[in-house]
Amino acid sequence: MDFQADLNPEQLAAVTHGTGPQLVLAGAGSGKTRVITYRMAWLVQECGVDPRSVVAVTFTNKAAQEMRERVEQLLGMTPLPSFVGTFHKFSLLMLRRWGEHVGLKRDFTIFDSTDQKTLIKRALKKEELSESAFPPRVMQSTISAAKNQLVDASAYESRAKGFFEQRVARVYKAYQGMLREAGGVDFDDMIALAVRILRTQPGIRDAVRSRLDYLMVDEFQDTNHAQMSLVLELVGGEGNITAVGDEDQGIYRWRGADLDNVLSFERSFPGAEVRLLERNYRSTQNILTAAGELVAKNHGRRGKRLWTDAGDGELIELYRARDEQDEARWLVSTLKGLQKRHPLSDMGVLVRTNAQTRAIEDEFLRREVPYVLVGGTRFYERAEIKDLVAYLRVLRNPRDDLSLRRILNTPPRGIGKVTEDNLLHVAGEEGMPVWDVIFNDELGSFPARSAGALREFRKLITGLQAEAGERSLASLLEEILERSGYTSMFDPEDPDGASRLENVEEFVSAAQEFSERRGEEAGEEADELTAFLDHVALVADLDGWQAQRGVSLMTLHSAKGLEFPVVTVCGLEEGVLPHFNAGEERDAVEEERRLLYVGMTRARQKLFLTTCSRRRIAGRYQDQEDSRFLAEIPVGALEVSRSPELFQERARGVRSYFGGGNAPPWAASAPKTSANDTRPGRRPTRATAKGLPPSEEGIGKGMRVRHATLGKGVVLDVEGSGPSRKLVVFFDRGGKRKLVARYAGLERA
DNA sequence: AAGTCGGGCATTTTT
DNA sequence: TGCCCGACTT
Repeated sequence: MDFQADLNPEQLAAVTHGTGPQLVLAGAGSGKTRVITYRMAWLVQECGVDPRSVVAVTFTNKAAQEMRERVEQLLGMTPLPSFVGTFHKFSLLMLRRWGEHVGLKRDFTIFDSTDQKTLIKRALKKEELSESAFPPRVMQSTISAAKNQLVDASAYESRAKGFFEQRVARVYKAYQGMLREAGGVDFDDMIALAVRILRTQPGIRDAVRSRLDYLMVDEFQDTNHAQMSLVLELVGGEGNITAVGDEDQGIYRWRGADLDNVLSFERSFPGAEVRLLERNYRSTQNILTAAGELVAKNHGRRGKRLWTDAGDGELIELYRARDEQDEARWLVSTLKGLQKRHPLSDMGVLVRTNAQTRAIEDEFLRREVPYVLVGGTRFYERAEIKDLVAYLRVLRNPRDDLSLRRILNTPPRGIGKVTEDNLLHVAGEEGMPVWDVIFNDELGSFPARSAGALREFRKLITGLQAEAGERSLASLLEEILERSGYTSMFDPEDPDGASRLENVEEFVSAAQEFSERRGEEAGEEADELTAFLDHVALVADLDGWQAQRGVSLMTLHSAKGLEFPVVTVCGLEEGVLPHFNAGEERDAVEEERRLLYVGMTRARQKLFLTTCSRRRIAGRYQDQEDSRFLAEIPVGALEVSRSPELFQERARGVRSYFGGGNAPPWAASAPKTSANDTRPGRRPTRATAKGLPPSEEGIGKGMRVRHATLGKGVVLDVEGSGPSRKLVVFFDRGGKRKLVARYAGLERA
């Protein structure tokens, strides 16, 4: 291994960093994984560090797996004895080992976000709060945010201010109670409880620290408060941490990620070395410059400027479509046309929302162009898989009410709503889990028919429980399917039924494979069933994504960490990107900007952007404005083309795509125009006709403007018309201001 | 108990 | 426009 030859000077410095904290600000495509993996190899090989004392934490299993493989390759050491895994996996290992110190039972199971939501709904019901006044989504994210801040239910309660927070406190408490009753731990708990163990059990903390000498953290910009606390507890005073991150790629603020962890790294880790990786090995200079200019509009950056010696490359192409169907048609034609130079698997199509994929998928299907939808409903989220997992969970821990109720009447076995309600009532009275009622009660208070069905169910579960210890996972699943008659719910003739049956089979094979692979590496502590359930909860994708034959279609969020020679980012419109739900709050808009930045920097050679002048949103057509971000991309990097449909429409005078203008037909330019006369974010308007002062002429929503004293800003909104027209402008420094257009003396910037 | 209908509703989603 | 959930019907 030749560290000097394989790394550039900055990478080398980070890799060979001694002890003490360092923050590596790794721009997109600057080789951050390389730094982490080489550093691990360097520590082990060159410094003689015990590989078991080197730990790397990531956010995704995919990243962890990739990292592990690369280090194994570098060191020629398989399996690598270091922990390389997600934050949650790390915490889980701690909880399985020391969970009793924080009140966990040995057989606890992990509740995913869907389970969480179901439980929150039940908590709302229990507290007699309506779902309309307290939307479960909102409750969920509020409770989750509290947990990420390490605020538990009673702490939340004691500091709850105002009506809303007090209600949340009740729901939080009820939810947490039900969760623990059922022997469950949610994702947020996992981190929080690991922190609690380290903070309250000095003996354990010292033991963990003494076995952990070097900590690497990937995607540091995505850490939330709980994860940061975990990291701080783990590295202790010596602070042997290498944190790798990029504040420009932080797109999980809404999940509690706190960019301050990157921005104030030196405050958390005094004496930290900060290194900048600005050399990019992925994209052309044109792409880097454009993306860099865009993201430079953000505040709260440490700032960096990516460069490459790969050359300028081609211009970025912007296509103005009439609507999303036009956009999709252009997209598919363009990509097809590019096939001579690039295989389809080299192409990525990125969208802000899943809903945008519909029109694009339709077109791919119509033109018979192979594509892969990345993300979407994950395997383990499918109802039939969740059903089977629920069976396993009940066998492992019958106190898991959530899973028990899920399978109670799945497949239908005569335990309907009334019986279930009775069961719940009894369980509630006795203060016991539903299963205890079924198992212990004489069931005398139930009508004969219900009681019979319940006894049958009891027999089914106890029978399967007896098998659980004896059989392999796969054969246990076969037995579950057999005895419950589960598969009879689906009709193999029906395409939907057939696909569900297929999924069931795939799940059984996955279990089989899990057992086999686990058999090879002995020494795991937990029993097989527990280990499998943990695996299912933490490893969301069954097989992960790899570039297949077709074009990859996915959301911008899913695209993080990937790259494609050809990338298209669709829907650069106000309301889509930035998404309207982000609002106008500065931090929220900046996150949307980072999202586009992430999308653009996925491209190696060719980048396409699209906008629509109208789009169907929630079923109705809506006129769309250019994304404000378009105007932030340097004109020189762009080449603009327009849909011919726009011109036809305009010439006919049906409806102008210029936001309601009445430009004469002869004003239409040729379909292919140069960037200079079609500046994005600067559409011609009818302003001149209104006799407005020339400086104000043509200023509309989304434009960059300059004010004599307030400096540069962007027009967020236009109110009214004529002499009383007001502009809401967000100034780069100075924030949001409302100005009367006539007197503001604004110029286009 | 189980199937059908209609109102309300629609981001992003590493674990 | 489609999906999900709850209410309603059989």
